[in-house]
Amino acid sequence: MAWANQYRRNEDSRQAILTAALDLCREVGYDALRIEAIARRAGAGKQTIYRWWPSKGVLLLDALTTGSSDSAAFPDTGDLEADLVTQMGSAARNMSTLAPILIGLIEGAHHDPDLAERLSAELITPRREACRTRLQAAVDRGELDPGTDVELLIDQLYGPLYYRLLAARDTLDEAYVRRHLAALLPAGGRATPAVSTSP
Amino acid sequence: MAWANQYRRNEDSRQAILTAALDLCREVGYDALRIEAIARRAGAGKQTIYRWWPSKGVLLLDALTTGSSDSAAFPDTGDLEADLVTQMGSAARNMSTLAPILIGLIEGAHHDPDLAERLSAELITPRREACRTRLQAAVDRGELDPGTDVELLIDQLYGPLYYRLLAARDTLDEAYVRRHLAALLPAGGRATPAVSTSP
Amino acid sequence: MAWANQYRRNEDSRQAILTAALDLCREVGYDALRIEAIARRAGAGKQTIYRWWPSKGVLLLDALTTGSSDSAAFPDTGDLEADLVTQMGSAARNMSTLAPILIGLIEGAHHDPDLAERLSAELITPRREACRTRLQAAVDRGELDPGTDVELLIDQLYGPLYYRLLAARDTLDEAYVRRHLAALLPAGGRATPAVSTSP
Amino acid sequence: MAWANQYRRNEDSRQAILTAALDLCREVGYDALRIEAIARRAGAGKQTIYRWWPSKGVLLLDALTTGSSDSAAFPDTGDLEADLVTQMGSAARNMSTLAPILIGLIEGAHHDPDLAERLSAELITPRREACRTRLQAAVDRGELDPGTDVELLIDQLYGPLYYRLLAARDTLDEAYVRRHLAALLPAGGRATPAVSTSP
DNA sequence: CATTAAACGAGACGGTACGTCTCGTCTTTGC
DNA sequence: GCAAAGACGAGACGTACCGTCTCGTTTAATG
Repeated sequence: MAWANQYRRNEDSRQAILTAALDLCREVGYDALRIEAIARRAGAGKQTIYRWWPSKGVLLLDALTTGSSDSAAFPDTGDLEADLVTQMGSAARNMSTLAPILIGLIEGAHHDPDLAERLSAELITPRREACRTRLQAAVDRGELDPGTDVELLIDQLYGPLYYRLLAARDTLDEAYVRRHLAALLPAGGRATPAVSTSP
Repeated sequence: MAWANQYRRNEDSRQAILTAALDLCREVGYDALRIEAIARRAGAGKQTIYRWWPSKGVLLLDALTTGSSDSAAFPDTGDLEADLVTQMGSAARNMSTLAPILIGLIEGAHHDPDLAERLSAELITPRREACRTRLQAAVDRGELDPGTDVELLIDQLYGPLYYRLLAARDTLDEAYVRRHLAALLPAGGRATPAVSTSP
Repeated sequence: MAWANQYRRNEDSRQAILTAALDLCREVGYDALRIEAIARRAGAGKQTIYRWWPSKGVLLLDALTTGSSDSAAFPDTGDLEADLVTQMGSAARNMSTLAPILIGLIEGAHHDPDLAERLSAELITPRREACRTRLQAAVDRGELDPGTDVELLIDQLYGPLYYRLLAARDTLDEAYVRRHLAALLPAGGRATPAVSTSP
Repeated sequence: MAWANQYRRNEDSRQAILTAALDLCREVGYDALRIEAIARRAGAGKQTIYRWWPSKGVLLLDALTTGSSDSAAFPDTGDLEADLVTQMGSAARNMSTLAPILIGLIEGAHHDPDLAERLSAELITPRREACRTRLQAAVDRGELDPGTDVELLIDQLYGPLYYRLLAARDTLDEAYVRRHLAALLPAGGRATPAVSTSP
């Protein structure tokens, strides 16, 4: 890796630290996660961590984005609900695994502007952006009502997932995502409301 | 207070500690919140804190529920959307003020079963319960479709609020709540879907 | 001990720290002596050391003066040489045991004004003072020549002991002290010079 | 320098390191002297120091013997006291300048056998040897009493200088050396004892 | 009332971890 | 192939808090 050589950085060490950080955060939680413990488990010196990462939050975020296989990319098959099921189902799976890290980062961001910035730039914003693009396409081609408040809709799509996983500490699976989308969006193409008053 | 006297407990001290905990958590965040700092600011001995609260999470939760003026109580005027605006608007206001504490408690609960239990019992569950009751009443009297998945609807109602406030770190006001509800529920009584396909 | 109670200080802990400091300094030397190692061996927290002693030098000096059985007190039997043999023999014995600590303190004092001050006040000066008093008495009552430079004589009495023990790293016993005094002072009472030219 | 080339060694770097070591030791003391600081000031890599010197003590000793203009050589004009004044006055001047380094080396030698060996071989022993030779010559030609214990006399000559400079941290000048010698040796050639009893 | 038992502010204690500095080794790059 | 530069694992620095444990003092309740 040219980048590693540029900075004379040991890639093995970097990987070991990122892995140790993720594992430990899952085991003990963000609040109890200790830099010393990460160094210990990674077989690294503390200085090596402090040299390359400014805080445990940023280290964790790096670990998350480096190691994560999930992507912000949104499919566009022309079928909005199917595309949303695909993307949000995948997101739900990833989030379930990473819940302890994710909630830690969110908490950390509330009093660390640097972490807040990076969390937004590297995790939140790209996903919103991809979703916004797909939803706007749906609006443009008439899949969604022209008056749709896209930003609000994004909140309504993802909010329940975050809420259920992080606050209610409940499970998140694809079936839930399907039910959620079915209730929120018109199924099939019919103009069925998410919630309808009885006739 | 009979309860206080029973345990020979100093009420002034208790109040000072709860206040200091809330203030400090807002200032430095949950992760950096220190028992010693709380004791210092409250002019209390550390032992007094350790005597009455098992962890900083439980202390904060106590501070939150003791000091909070908001209530889980749901009005039932017969107009579901109006009632939801009333209750969720109030909730949104409270949550905005308490976001740094709330996110800390949620994070803490992810690795502290005791805190998880209490957070659920004292904060989350009562509010869900009250909401569930109101929604079920709406279903029963035909305000909502009989097939409504009430639990899912609760997630869809509150999820975006949590998501926006805690994860996206955005503002939360009554206007947002109104727009959210208008999109999610049929406005006015008409069977307008939350999201409609164009004709 | 009233003093200990006054400051709520744990006397056991204090003793364990002083002992550990002396032992470790003897084992590894002043330069390699670590506060952490002292705490470890004494079964004490580091803060307990930092709370009560400002530096490892002062800690060692405290250990030396607390634990040392030797005294600056000079006997005065009327026989100067005999009194010097008594006192300096005792001093030589003590110094032999404490050489590694003593040289460390002397080295430390060269760049730590606080330690220099205390080392002088608690170790060097009292001994010089006691010796000066005894020598002045000898001058006053005619045991020594009235023109004797007492300060210089003190240097000449103790200098070789320090030199031999610390710089030349040689042994120091009472026989050496006797030969030293015999050569420096007139033996028996005759006016034999310390070093005489041949006739 | 042939020697330098032999080992492909950079003489500039060597000089810069020795100079930096001496200066820094004078500034912060032996205990606080850091290899890293020497490298930094000398503009050298740390490895260059570790490659050529086994310890900071040996490096300092090298610096001392390389840079020092003083010599162990003893003059022999036939006048013992004059020769001693010459040599010891010079020694006193040098020692005054180098006291912080000297005391550091002596301290270091107490727990570093390698340094002890070298310090003796390169600094202490040559000077004692030269002094011994001169004193023995004085004994042989009747300048000193045949029964003189030469080794003891060396201790008595140099001991007070070390004691005064290092332990008592007092000044050392030629006047002191003269007084010291005058009291220890018979002045002029007269058999005046160093210390005499009154008649 | 005086006694007494618990809670209180204070803070020392043995510890763990902080973020920084230095150790001595190792690797990379330039001369 | 040495030298400068500097990353690395290791671990000590001096400080901040952890949660526990006395200290005396204050405060209620009981006898």
